[in-house]
Formats: sequence, structure tokens, C-alpha cells
Amino acid sequence: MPVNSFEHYPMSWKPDKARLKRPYYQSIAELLEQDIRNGFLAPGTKLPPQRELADFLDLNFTTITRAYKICERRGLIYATTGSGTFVAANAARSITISAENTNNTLELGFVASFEQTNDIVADVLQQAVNKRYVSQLLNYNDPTGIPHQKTAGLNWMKSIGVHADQEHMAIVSGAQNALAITLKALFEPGQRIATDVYTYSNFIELAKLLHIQLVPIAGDACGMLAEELEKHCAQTKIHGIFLMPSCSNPTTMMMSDRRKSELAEVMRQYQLILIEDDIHAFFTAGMTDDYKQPMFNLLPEQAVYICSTAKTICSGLRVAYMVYGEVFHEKMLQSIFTTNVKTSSLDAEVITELILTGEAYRIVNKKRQLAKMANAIYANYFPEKKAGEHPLSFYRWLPIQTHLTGAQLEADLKSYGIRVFHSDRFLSGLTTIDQHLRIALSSTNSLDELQVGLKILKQYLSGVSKGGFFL
Amino acid sequence: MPVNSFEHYPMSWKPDKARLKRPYYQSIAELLEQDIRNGFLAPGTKLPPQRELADFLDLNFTTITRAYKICERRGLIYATTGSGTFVAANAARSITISAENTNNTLELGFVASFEQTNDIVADVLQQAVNKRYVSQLLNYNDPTGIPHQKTAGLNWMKSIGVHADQEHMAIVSGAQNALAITLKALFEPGQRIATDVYTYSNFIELAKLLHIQLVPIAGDACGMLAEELEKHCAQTKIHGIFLMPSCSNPTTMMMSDRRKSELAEVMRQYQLILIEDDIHAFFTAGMTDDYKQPMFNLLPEQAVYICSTAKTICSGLRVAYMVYGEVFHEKMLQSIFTTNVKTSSLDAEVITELILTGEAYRIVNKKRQLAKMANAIYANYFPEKKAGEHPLSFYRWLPIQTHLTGAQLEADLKSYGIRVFHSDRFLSGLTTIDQHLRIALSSTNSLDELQVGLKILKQYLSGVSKGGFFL
DNA sequence: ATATTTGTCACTGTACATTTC
DNA sequence: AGAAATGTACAGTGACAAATA
Repeated sequence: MPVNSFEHYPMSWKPDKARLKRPYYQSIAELLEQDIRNGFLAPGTKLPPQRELADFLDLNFTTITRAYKICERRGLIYATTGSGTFVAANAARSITISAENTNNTLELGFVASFEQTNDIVADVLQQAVNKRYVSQLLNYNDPTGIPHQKTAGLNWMKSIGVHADQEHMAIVSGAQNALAITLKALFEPGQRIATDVYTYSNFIELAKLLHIQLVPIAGDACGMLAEELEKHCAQTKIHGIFLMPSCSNPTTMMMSDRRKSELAEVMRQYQLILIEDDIHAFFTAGMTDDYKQPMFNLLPEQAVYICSTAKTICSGLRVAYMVYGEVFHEKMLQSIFTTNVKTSSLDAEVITELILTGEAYRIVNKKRQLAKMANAIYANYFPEKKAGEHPLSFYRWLPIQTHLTGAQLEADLKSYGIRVFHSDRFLSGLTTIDQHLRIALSSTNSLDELQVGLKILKQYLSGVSKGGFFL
Repeated sequence: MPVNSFEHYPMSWKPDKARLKRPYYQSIAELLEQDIRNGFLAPGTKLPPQRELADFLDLNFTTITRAYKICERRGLIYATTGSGTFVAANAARSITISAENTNNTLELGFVASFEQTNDIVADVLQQAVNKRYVSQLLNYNDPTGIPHQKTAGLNWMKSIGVHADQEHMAIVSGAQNALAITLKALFEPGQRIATDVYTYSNFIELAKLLHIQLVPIAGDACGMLAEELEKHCAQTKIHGIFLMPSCSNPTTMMMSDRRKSELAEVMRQYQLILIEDDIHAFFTAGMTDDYKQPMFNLLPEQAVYICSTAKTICSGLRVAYMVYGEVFHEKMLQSIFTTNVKTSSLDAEVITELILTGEAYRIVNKKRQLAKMANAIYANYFPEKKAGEHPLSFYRWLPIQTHLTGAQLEADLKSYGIRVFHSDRFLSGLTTIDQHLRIALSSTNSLDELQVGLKILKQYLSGVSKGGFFL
């Protein structure tokens, strides 16, 4: 019997030798990509080991390494030393999340921000642009924000415990924009950023686009585990870490202050750049006794703090404040210029006016009320609670058990008239067995609509849930 | 005499062997970077050939290749087969161009857009936000623009000869933002984009940030040479091409329609993605008999057309229209979501209102008048004209001859109270002997100030110019 | 507990194209 | 016109490290 009897232990993937062209590594990568995109290789499938495939194709195994690497960079597969190479969970589809024109669909997917408060904004907007100095907002000056706008932002952040000065903050076009600017400024293709196992899917996509690798780190009810982070840092060079300590998206976990210190210690030791997205700060500060301050304060010199006003004040006004350490100053400016040239002063001016008039605080309170009510409604349908979850989150993380794939579930629910997102979209790397749905509470036109949506959801889930699982 | 007698033909760069650590290629790259940034290796210096340095360090020459490649990706050096490897013109400094708060300086550097017309915009702005539907502008909907805004944009572009539909256009936050979105969407690190020898410096910086290589292609009075492009395409894989045919920045060259067709032919043959920045369209269409249409029309399926309103209407309202082929549709959307989530509807709404009320056309005419006057003033001081130059450009490209470096010249002129940019900033790769200054005509507070600035400039230049050079 | 499986990384070897002289 | 100089692209070798059985 020949040593390489592929007949007996068939490989999960056998590229057609005849279609191989030189350069081999590219050709192999192309064939693999096609087979994944066409669905011949399902997510989670184990690919043949490099040496085995090399044997089969009569090539050196590092040529296969190269081919696999190309696909890994494209997010199609992921590899673990010792275990093998697998087709990624979100290989064949884009997981980018965006608003849709949903005429016949109840929106429980995309997280908006209780747009019911926008009338207040509209009023202030009209006041703001009736000032005498409007035409000063219309030129190229002050690309990181006009001084008085920055001052207002600094005051706004003071109330959530972040202190900075004009030189180390910038106004940009929303949190996503801030993330794009930060990644471009401070990271290079091929570098690694640690994240929670589940993380914000647009961050995953952004990292993919910029060819930055995400390293998922396990966590518990208090947030990411410091030992796990330490372990990975010791293993491979990790350059940064992305966290949403005030309310993780999508899991709604709030990180304990103790955990913040532990993680900060590791970050300091390994010189990780912390990217903190504190989108929910205003709904967290003052909510729990444990909450003291953002992580930024623990390592202000090696961190970038991002505070968007989209969730707290108004989603359509594209404004986020960024605060960063002195060492990042120059690189950040450059990245801001090359992505935006400047942020619209108009949006920033309206937000500034909202803060100065105090209306912003009124809006926050109103949204807090709405969040309370929406969460109460949710609890009627899905009462289970887990430790560490944020009580006022704009979305909930619902554990489910089905035999369906994420894509199927989403499609099914859409046909019933509701849009939700499956946990697969939020996977930063490997596949998991757990399934969840992220349910947005802040995106329907009214709380009544939310109620309708949740009812449909509950009904659907009791139909597809397997075993003795109860909802 | 020994073969490797380094004593006799000293190498331009000898890294300290003792400081070499493993991995060698990284160590070498670091040492090289330090020596360049510290100024030990001046721009233009020829580095030792790969084989020679390898010999000296007792390594295989491909290890040097790798070290050089790292530095090349960082924009520190550039290499040409057959000729050697050289320190890049802008190795040690950032060439990002942005507005500055110039209290005591006359701005002839950054190109603004005759901000004198902003009063018209301010009026329309106030009308626009007094409409009933403002609060609809304040949510997450329509991330690529609200339909009526897109319609206005499409009409606007119709007048410069671009035809598209809602599905294949998007509204984003200005031309630079559009470029960032496009490069992230359609290119990967390591890929190559052809450009003019001199090109827009923020595009150079953006490409650097995204690790996309620029390939400078020679041109003549009619624009980039098709034969040259063809030659480079045949040599190495080039993935795209960036052009500003209506008025190249910084050279003010207008591409002839004949040249457009020739270049389009090459692009079609080699499947290049065309990125066309048509910032000056409104000042070009109708200006010359030769001008027919943007290049986009010649290859609509493999091109991205960018039309910013910053120069034509108002610089502070961050709005640019993008038009692209069907094949790019999905990737573009994803890139828009991951860089911006959405563009501010507010800015777009004001621009829309300006277009619908016809005020936008009034502003264009006014700016055209201002451009005419400013160029006339410039001609008083610097009368020389070159074929192919745009008569109404917002900036001019002034040939100079000095012994000073670009950085010195800029610093000198700043001390005399004017800010200008030296041609080195716009070099996409190699160094050249020619020196130019880019003189912005549209950025001073008034034409009187422009006059003062040009006077100072002329005086200064007659002092430093060498030989029989006249101004 | 240790051998095996499996992926990663740095460096080497070879063929080749273009530029220069 | 042809040889030498020079950079590029791809494939291969071997040491190593993590995960698994």
C-alpha cells in the first residue's frame, strides 16, 4: 500500500491539479477562495494540513502556507498551530451592519438611538445656524474642531470622568470614523489587535479591510480575562486591544473596575495600544456602584478614547470626540487629514449648541427613560438575566438554541417581518457552539412596534428551539 | 587585491554589524530607517546594491531585498531594477497638507476655495434647516444619501457630462474621504497605483498609510503618456490609476481628450481601476474647445468618479459625490459603512438646497470670476506660461531654481510671512532635479492680500535664484 | 508525559527582467 | 549589440513552537 493513499483518508478539499497554474501559491488561494465562496466548503470545515496538501500537489509545504495565508488575510479561513486550518464563520458573506430602508420590516437589528428625541435636536439646530458666525463654519479652518466646540466636548466628557486638553482631542465624524482613523494611524497591515470573542462587527470588517488581525480573548461576567490576555501577549506580538468596557457590543457586558485595573496592568507590561469605545458611557456612569471611570484614565499615554454622541444625543449628527496620548498626536492628525481633511463643522456646531444649552442632558435623560421602558418590555418576553449585563443597554444578547445557521435564522425572521442579527456576525475569529441573537431595542419607531417585534420573535423561537430549551 | 575590497569603493551605507540582531531583515530595516530619519542618509542617496550589502553582512541577498522592501513600504526609499535603490525625496517628513491657523502668515500654500462666497451659503443654510422635515436628517437612514439629495447630485453632475443613477452613486464627506473609501474598498496593501510624477500630496500620504505603492508615470503637456503607462503595465502588475484630468494638482495640467482616449485604451487592456478626481470640472468644462467629458465616461465599468463640492461650492460643507461601476457597488458600500457609517445628511442637505435653488451655479460663477482676477494678478508677477496649463486654476505651478532644499525654502518663506509648498511634497516616488512652488491663489482673505503675498514671493525668489534664471 | 501533528518564521536558492554601460 | 549590474518573484529548507492525543 502506498504511503500517500488519499483514497482511504479523503482530504476535505482536493483542488483540481489540472487547474493549477504558476505561481502555485496564488493559484491555490484562488481555487480555495472560489470553493469557499461557492459554498463547497462550509464554515468550520477543516482543511487538509499544509504538508498533506503539499504532498498531494507535489509541492513544498511552505507553498501551501503561503496560499493559506492569502486566504486568511481575506478572512476566509483561520489557522491554529497544532490544530489545523479551518473555514471561517463569516467566510462567504459580509457582516457589515448598516441601516436599511425597512418599510415592511420591524428593525431589531441595526442599533439606532431612540430617534424619538430628534425633535429637540431639530429645534436647537435651527437656533444654532441662525447665529452670526455661521459662515465661519464653512471654511477649511480648524480641521480637528473649532476651539469653542472642543471646549464643549471636553466639558461633556468631564461628566463621565475623562479629562483632557485641546491639544489631545479631536472632533471627528462619528465613532466608526474614529476607529478607522485610529487603526490607520497607529497600526500596520499584519499587526494584531486583541478583542473580546464577540465584538462589534463593523470593527471586525474594518480590521479585515485594513488587514489587521484580530485575536479573540476569552472573558467572563466581569469582562475579558487578564490571564488570557497575558497568555496571548506572551505567545505572539500583539500591538493593541479594542474594548468597550462601559457596555460591550454585542454582549452588553459591563467591565468591573477591578478587571479594568488587571487588564491595564497587562497592557502596560506589553505596551498595548488601548482603543476604548465608550459609546454607552452616559448610560453607565452612575448606574452601578462599581463603575468609577473609563479605562483611558488608567493608561492615558497609551490609549485612544472614543466618545460618540450618536447613541447619547443624536445619530444623524456625525460627531465623536477622540482623546489620545501625546505620543499619538502627530500620527492621529495625519490620519484625520488623509481620511477626512476635516470634520463637518456644522454637525459639531449643533452638538456644541445642544451641550451648551443643556438640551443634550435633557436628551440623555429622555433616552435613559426610553431605554428603561424598552428593557422592561423586553424582560416581559425574555426574563432571563445574566451577571454583568448592562441594565440599560440599547440592545440585548439573547441566547438561543437551534439547528439553523445564522444566515438562515436571519432570513427566516426577516420573512416574518423582523430584522435581527445572529451572533456569528460578531465573531472575531473562530467559530463557537453558542448561539445568540442581538436584539436592538432602540430602533423601532415606537415602543409599541418594539412590543410587536418581540412577540413575533418569541413565537418564532419557541417553534425552532430544540430540546428542552425554554424561553 | 581582494574581490570584496570595501575600503576602495566605500559603500554609501554601512550598517554597524555589531548592532545586527535576528531576525536580520527587520534589524537591517530598523537601522536603515533610523539613519534616514536622523538625516545621515540624504534624500536621493544611492544605497548599496542588495548583493553588495549582503556580501558585506554575510547574508543571502534576498534577505536584503526584504529589509529594503520594508523601508520602501514605509515610503523611505524606492528601488528601480537595473538602477538601484535610493532614499526617497520625502523620506524623513510628513507631507500632509492641511489648513493652519495662520494669523501672521499669508496663506499661499493650502488651497482653499475663495471663501468670500460663503455668505451666500450661510443664507441658504438657514433656509434649508427651517424646513419641516429636518428631523428626518437626524437619523441613521440612507447612509449613502437621501434620494432627493442624490437626485440633486446627479443633476449637478449632468452639467459636467457625467450620467449615473441612484444605485451607482454615493454621497460622502469630501474628496479626501472618497479617496480613502475607494482605496480601502478596491485595493490591498502591496498593490500598485499609477500616478503622475507630481501628484496630490494627501493622496500620496493616504497611499502610504494604506501601504499601497505609487508608480510615477512620465507625462507631457497633454498629460500622462500612454506609452509610458503601457510600458509599466507590461513590466509589473499595476492595479489602478489615479488621475485629475480636468486640472492636475499640483501642475494645473489639463489632459487633452485625445490623451484621455489613448490612456483609456491602455487601462482597458490591463484592467486598471481608474480613480478620477474631477475637482475642477466646473472650471474646465466650457473653458477649452478640446474639453469634452471626464474620463469616467470612457470606462464607466472600471472607474470611480469623484466630484467634490469643496472647491466649486463650499469647502466647509464636507460633501463629495462618488460614481462607480456596478462591479464595485458592494465593496464600496462596505467601505463607506466601515469608514463613516453614514455621511452627515445636514451638509448634504445644504448642498442640495444650494443646487435646487440655483445658488450653487451663482457661486460657481462668482468663484470663476475670482479665479480669473486672481490669475490675472499672478500673471503680473509671474507672466511665463506653459502649454497645457489650466487658465483658471486655483493654484499655479511656478518653476524655480535654487540651491536650497524644499524644506528650507518653505521655512524661509514662512519667516517672510507667506506659506507655500515646494514641489518635493508632491513627488510620488523618485527625486527630480526640477524645482517648483505651488502657489495657492484662492486662500487669502482678499485679492489684496494675495497681491502682497506674491510681491514678497517675487522679491524673495529674485534673491535666491541662481545663474541667469529670470522670473 | 511525551511523541506527533500542525502551523510559523527566517533565510536560502534559482530564474528572470530591466537598466546601464 | 551584448555583458554586467541590479532588483523581483517564487519556491524550498530547516528550526521552532503550540496543540493534541
